[in-house]
Amino acid sequence: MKSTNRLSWKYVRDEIHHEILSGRYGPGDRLPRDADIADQLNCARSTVQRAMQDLSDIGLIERRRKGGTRVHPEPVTRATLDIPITRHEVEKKGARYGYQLIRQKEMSAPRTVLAAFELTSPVSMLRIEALHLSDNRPYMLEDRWVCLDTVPEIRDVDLEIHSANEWLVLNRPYTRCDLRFYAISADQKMSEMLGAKTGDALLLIERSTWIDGAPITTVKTITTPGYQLLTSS
Amino acid sequence: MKSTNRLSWKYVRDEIHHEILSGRYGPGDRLPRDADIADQLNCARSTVQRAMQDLSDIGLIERRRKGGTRVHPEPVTRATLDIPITRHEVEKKGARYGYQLIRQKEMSAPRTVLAAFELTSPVSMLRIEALHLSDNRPYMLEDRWVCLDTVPEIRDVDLEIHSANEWLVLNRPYTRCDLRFYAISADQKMSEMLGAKTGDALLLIERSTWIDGAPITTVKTITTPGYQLLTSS
DNA sequence: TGACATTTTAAGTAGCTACATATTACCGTT
DNA sequence: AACGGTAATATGTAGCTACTTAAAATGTCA
Repeated sequence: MKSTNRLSWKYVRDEIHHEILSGRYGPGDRLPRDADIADQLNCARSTVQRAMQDLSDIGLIERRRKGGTRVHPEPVTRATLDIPITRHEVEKKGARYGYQLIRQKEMSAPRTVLAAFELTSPVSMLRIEALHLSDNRPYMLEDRWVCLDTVPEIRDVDLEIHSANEWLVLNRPYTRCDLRFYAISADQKMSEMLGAKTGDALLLIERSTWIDGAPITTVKTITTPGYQLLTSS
Repeated sequence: MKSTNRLSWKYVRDEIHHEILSGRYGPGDRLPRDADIADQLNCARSTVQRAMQDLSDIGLIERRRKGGTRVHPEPVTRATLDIPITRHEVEKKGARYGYQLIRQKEMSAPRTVLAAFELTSPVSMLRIEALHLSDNRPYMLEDRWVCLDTVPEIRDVDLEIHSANEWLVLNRPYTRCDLRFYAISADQKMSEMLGAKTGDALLLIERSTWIDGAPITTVKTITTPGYQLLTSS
């Protein structure tokens, strides 16, 4: 009976979580100091600290030095999304993955691409258009721009064989990643590529990555009709 | 010069991150034991542990007791989304928030709603349809089902005044939340409500919440044309 | 050789201490 | 009352020790 009377930080976390949401503490309210909670629950401050850190991570509370801990005044639903390499996504569904390079061309980045990277001066980039297939049927269309200053090696990659998606994820770690989701209507070109009807509603995922402030790539991933993005846990 | 020669866990994390992605360790490779890394970097194991925990959180590595630490074999892009209460979202943009209840009715949950909750037997629910406004213009349409067994108090809430969205987030904490994003074409009814054109592509956010296994609510949030969802950090 | 029990190992957790750091709170001066 | 410097304080971080636990590795026996 030694282990049972030690409180785990998860227990402490759930205890506090429960107290908060039973109405004992409402949005904006200040919670007792870590040390006091530790006393009260008869555990170490470090245990409370870990519990609080977790609650802070999920957006339930806000912590500030000296300011103390308070319940987040504007509760948010915080969710985590995992976006795998497209090949893995297809294979996990039990389908056969295929890939087609549509076009690649070196050119100066247009205004919209520069904007995605928060840049103003012109940059030389490689534009790559490709189609991902699932059991020989169109699955995703990608329209990608890769910064040649940051990733010159992309020129030596045979993009007929290796998808830029996979090559970049495996070879180019990033320190910042912005994502953006929205819906568009398929235009004629897209619908042909994706085997959809013109006007179909499509989910679009836009992703831009940087390494230490330097732009790596920005990509518009256009999904097929009916595609759904789910949270992981 | 006392503080500078203590390594912070963030430094350790970045060091390992860097090693991994300079190619020193590739996907699936096993990393040294925490204790060895601690020795090598001349810091405490607990510092390495914290660094590793963080890398594990962002999906870069996988850790298993006895199995050790290895680089995630299938790298994923992990992103965090914050979905605020709609009123806060509108007000943060500097617009005036408005809300209209369209309809509410108690009824047995249809098959699709039961499916969202992974239930099979019929359940009595309150269906709520409402419109969120931004500066008097349609902003979001919500189609919600609230489980009356789990949240009987919803009957006493005046939904003409309080949006179910806000009331639930403030009063009904959840232990599980599933999200789903996809695109649909606006049908006649939606386009009328949202002031869009029939056939417009709309982003739809579906959210279901539970408290300790008991269903709370499931809601389809239909956004206006052009709506974009962004990652937080 | 294969199934099962045992040992070993590496991460996970809890507690303690000491110190760092960001703010808030306070107080004195102008 | 406004300003500015100082003290007080709650969280954040690092290090150490000790113990727990999941799971891989090994050994044992049929």
